[in-house]
Amino acid sequence: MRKSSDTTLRYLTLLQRLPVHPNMKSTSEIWQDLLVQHGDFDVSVRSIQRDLEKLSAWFPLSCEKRGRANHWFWMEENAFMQIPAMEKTAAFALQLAAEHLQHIMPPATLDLLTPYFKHAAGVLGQTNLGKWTEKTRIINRGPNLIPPTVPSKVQAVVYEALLDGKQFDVEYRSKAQGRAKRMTLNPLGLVVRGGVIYLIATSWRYHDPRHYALHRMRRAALSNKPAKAITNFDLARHVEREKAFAYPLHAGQIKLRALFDEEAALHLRESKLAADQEIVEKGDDRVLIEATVADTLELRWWLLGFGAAVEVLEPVALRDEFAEVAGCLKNIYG
Amino acid sequence: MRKSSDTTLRYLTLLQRLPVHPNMKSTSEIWQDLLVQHGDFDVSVRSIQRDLEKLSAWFPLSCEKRGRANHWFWMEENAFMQIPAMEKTAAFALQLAAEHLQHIMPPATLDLLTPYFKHAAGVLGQTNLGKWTEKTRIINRGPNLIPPTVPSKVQAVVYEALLDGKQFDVEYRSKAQGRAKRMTLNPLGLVVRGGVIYLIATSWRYHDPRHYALHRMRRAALSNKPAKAITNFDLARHVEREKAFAYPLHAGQIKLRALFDEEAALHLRESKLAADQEIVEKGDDRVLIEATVADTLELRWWLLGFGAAVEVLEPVALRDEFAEVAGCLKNIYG
DNA sequence: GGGGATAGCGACGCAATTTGTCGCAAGTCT
DNA sequence: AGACTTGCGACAAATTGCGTCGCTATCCCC
Repeated sequence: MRKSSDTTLRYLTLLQRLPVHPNMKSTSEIWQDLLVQHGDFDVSVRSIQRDLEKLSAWFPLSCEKRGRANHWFWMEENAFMQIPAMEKTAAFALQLAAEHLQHIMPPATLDLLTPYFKHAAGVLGQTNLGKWTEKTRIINRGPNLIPPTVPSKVQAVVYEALLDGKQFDVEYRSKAQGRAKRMTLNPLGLVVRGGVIYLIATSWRYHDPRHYALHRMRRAALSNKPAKAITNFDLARHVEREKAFAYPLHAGQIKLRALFDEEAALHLRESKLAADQEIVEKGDDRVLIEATVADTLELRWWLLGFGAAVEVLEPVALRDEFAEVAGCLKNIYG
Repeated sequence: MRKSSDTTLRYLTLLQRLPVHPNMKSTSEIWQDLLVQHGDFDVSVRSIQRDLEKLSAWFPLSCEKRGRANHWFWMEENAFMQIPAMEKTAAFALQLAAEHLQHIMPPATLDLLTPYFKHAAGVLGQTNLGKWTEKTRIINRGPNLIPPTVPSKVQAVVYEALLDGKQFDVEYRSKAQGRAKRMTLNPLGLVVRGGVIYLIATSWRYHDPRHYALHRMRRAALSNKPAKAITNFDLARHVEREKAFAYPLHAGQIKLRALFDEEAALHLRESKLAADQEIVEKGDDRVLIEATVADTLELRWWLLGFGAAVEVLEPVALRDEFAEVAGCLKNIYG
């Protein structure tokens, strides 16, 4: 009777395809799933029942009776196992990443990764670095802003709509008008900036893409209708035009020439501004830095952040901008 | 003969504990490993041999003959499998994280995570978002600096030394003196800033912790001696004192009061500067923002980045600093 | 309320797989 | 060269996997 020796393989795929706690699957669903998944798994339902019972002795699986039917699931929310096992170094890298992302990534999105981070913490716990937070430090640019919270339900719906190309309904309270409005959106793309997620979407049957901040959404519900696509929609181009993101100013590159205080230039010696960056000593505690960079608003933020430790020389247009800012600042504080 | 029915469990642990390509394990090593790992796995070596052969038909395992002995390993460098399977949304979050980290995290460290990112890409490939890079965009503050490359061998040694609390030997060429010098280091902690990794360590038998940039290291070799620990070493305190990181200026918190252009303050309405942040409209296109924040250099960078769109009111000391910067800037460009 | 349908589960028995043991061959180390 | 280690084919016994039945519990719809 036994067909071929892929019993073990069946166990594995079964474990993989079993949902995690809030979700569950009935035995027959699992059976059909396995049947479709891999043609050779055509065993009787009885076998699947036996499999589940057996596996639940080894793994944190559990079932719940719904009527007569058994519905199975992974008990622990953060159930996680990896083959081959997670290396210590990879675990460390994951923890570093977690720390880095803490203040850049939207919390709800970060939550999706907790199984990985938890597991990594477990792996690290068996090492000398167990109390690793005392031994590592991440230095970021800028203060740690507190990103707005996005209800995980909303996020789940938006991500799924985007991933599966579906419409969804949502209650959106726009910044301008205080009151919430129910609408149907066709997701086109996503923009993440400093912990805030914006969905680029068209509303209902309109054609112009707008952006919607996820934290202003409530009561999202996935629809089963496919999203209306816009032909030739180009996110990069859209982001450029859309003033609200104030992203690249001009698409082009500029040749930046600027004088940096030796001290300010220190870390540019380590992390280069561009591949073609050149540093010339000027003797007087200043260094000349040349590099070809994107002409963006970020560049201005970054350069301005150095305050008087940087003097922009070229391009002249940029120097003029800085001169104007200097004048305004002088007026403000002077 | 057969003791208990954990054949499948043995397969699983075997797969987990098998090393990835450059590394390998001889059959007898695997056997002993399994024996120690789980008491019930006391099968004959022959069984392990048979297991490996069988599993290699299902998974990308391979063996290499070293003399008579077979040494087994995972063939694909990015071999990765997860139980329960990676959710689509988690895969998406991973890809977002990857994108975010690209310019903040040291490349060699990021490399350790490629199996996860590759797998996530695979999962995403089966969705509507397959070509997801066209549909998402991450906006970071500041230009994308190019972090220095750290040889992965060096990184592996440093991380392992840190994780296992061991000494290691390395050739270090310090910034000051051009030529490389061989030394023995006792790792104490790690600082990551803008893609550059610094190891905090004591050299040989000295007692004062110094920092060493990983990208200035060459030819690292792990020692088997335990690292000399410093009693009462406190990384946080060390980083504060160590001027080179220019981290927090004063440990304390300050009550910041500043006028922001309405436009500049826009995203502060979404990502808060602090939990107690308050925004007061001033009518004249400006808003007053109050928040309790850490008094750090990062704060200054961040505020300066806004240029003339921000006027610091309090604390007065900070306002004075900004006034001075404004004066200097005016001199430079005026 | 009852009959049909669906699902779980214990039992049974056959067949396939697992597994220890042997023995031989092929290298390695001293 | 001889002792030792490791791999591997073969064999037989033990054990397990699996389909099949049959019984029972629950739900749904008429």
